[in-house]
Amino acid sequence: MAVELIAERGVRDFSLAEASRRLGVTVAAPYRHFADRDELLAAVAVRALGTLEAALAAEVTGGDPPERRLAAIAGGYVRFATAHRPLFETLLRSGIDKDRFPEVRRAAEPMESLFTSCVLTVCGDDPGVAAALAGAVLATAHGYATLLLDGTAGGGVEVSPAAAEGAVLALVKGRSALPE
Amino acid sequence: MAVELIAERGVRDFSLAEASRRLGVTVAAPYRHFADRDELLAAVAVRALGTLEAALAAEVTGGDPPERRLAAIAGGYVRFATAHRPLFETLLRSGIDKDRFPEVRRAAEPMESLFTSCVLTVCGDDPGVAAALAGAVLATAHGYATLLLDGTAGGGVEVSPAAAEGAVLALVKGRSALPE
DNA sequence: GTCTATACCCGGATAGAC
DNA sequence: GTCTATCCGGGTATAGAC
Repeated sequence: MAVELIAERGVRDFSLAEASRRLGVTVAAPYRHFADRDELLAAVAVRALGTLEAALAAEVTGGDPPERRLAAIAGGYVRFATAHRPLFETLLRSGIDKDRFPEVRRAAEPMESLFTSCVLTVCGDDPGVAAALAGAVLATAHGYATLLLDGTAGGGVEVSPAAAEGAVLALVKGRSALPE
Repeated sequence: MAVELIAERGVRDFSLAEASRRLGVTVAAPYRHFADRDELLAAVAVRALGTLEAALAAEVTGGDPPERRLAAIAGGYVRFATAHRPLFETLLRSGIDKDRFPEVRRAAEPMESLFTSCVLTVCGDDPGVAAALAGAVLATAHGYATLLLDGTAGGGVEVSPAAAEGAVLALVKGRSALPE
């Protein structure tokens, strides 16, 4: 399928034309499978979300304490960004219209509920803290992942799944400082 | 100058042609001022870094305690991303070759030293913790900023400068959990 | 410094044959 | 399902006149 081949290239300047060339077919061929470029990209995004959710779910199977599981999710998020960079890029930068392709939004739901349930397990007693912590963890994991992707990080900074996990543990530990 | 006009549009699909049109000149005009498209983008990036550095420096003028100043930097970073979205986008997504335009790298240095000195003030006693904290704060601020930019954040999550500041305070407070 | 004109390249998309 | 052929639009960049 054409879908896999996109992974060879980033989405930044992904084009059906180039993908077709790499596949050894002409530019007209993809239109037998997808209405247009965006529809193909949406299909890739759905696949990416499935893979990501599976990866995150696999991270939390152990009998670890709640904060470790939350950290594992963040680590898994960053790990996914490096291991499946093109898929992750598709999720972030494809510019898919989620109103036109609601299946993309739907594909993200299992992952989101996994995440929020994990946050609630850490601090289910206080919904206010839970919301703030959820945002902080999301931002941190997302931040590490994008730093990895863009290579934006300056010299001495370590950017890795392990670093993301540590940061989440620190957030949990110091969560009383979060605003509500 | 043409430089300002880029701010009207994102960098995602920024083109000299469209910018020229908006300026009311022809597409040939910019080439009197810049060798090519990338050179213009690099000039914008340098300007953006200057503005960002000034904004962050203004955040830390007060006599606040160290961790508050670090939080203020993160908050300022996110604030900048919203207030000067096109400039921030240029920094992240212009795809500038920093080897070709070393002035871009140089323009980032003042900001970086401001940041690292601020981190060291918070925990100068331990270089290992300082490095880990620097990474975590950077990732968190960057994460909030990019979440804002992309609108990636799901429904209930609050993404704001204040949230970023709170997260940094939490990181500082729980920094003993960071890996070294 | 800006214009006109032009050349070139590339991507998206469709029609119709096989 | 894929091909050939084709159209359209848009962007980059240059040459030469004003």
